[in-house]
Amino acid sequence: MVARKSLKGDYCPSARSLDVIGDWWSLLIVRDAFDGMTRFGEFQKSLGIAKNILTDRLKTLVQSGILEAVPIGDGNARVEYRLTAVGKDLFPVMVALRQFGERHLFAPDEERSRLVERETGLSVRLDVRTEDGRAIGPDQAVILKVPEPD
Amino acid sequence: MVARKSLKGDYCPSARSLDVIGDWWSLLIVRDAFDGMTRFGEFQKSLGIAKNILTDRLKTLVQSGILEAVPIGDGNARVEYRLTAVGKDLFPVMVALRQFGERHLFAPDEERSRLVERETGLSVRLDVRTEDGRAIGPDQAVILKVPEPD
DNA sequence: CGGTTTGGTTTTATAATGAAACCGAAGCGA
DNA sequence: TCGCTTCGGTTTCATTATAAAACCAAACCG
Repeated sequence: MVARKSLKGDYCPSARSLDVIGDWWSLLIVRDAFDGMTRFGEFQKSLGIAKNILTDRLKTLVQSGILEAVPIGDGNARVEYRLTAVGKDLFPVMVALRQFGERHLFAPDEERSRLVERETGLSVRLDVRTEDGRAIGPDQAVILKVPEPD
Repeated sequence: MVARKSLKGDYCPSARSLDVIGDWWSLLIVRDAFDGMTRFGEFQKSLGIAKNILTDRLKTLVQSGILEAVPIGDGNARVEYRLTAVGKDLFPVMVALRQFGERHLFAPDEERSRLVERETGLSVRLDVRTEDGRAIGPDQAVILKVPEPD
């Protein structure tokens, strides 16, 4: 693959996010973490991911500050992987992906998991809005670029 | 790599979305498409992606119904790649990624591109809400699973 | 204690990616 | 209209990422 290009220097915040969580497994691990999983074996079983790859991804996610490795029990060796505050800020990303999938990737009558508020059971969703609260679509928005250094 | 696992059958809508746009380049292409790019050469130059890979990704995105290949001019050969209505529904995903990047992947004073409403210049953002409009965080939400067939 | 589970690491095979060369067709200036 | 250039790929080849399986030490469990 010859050194996959890093997007760290990109001025686009989406690109930088993808640099951190844009690979094939990372977001699935994060999804499971949101779902309450913490242990290596849980992720491995849930995802069917090769163990060496899982090791690598967990390491990367910890380095990125999205997960933290918390020592379990009193000993020193075994750890739990928990979402950090930063990791929890990926929640809207997960919900957005879920919403897209629900709309376009399921047959109308097909079974699917649902995301609801714990207390009330109400459905959870999200919309893009202006800072004063009006919902808008892609055509009403523009990206203001940073001037290129040249 | 031995046949990368498909998530098509997964009951989790996020997983299915990732199956479609979860690879390294697809969302970057979509980002550029939201930014107005339509031509092969534009994507290629903007992303620095290898041409064979770009060919493949565009093909996949067209097959998934996210982009459509519109013949250019009157001739038959050359095409423009445009977001379909389905593709435009990825807008919240892009905004969510952008918002995460803005919060955590830039130094406080660092330059970044911004997403604003075209008419007013107001910032664009998004929050997760219940269907009755209350903003909630990850801890207030639960995933209701589909019962496993076993 | 002794066996089993957990959480990895190592090894090896193969698929995905990237870079570069190549190529036909469309555009374009003279 | 001729010839040159750009565009939009395809092909080939080298390299990397991923997967599967074997292996292993430490923790846990009776």
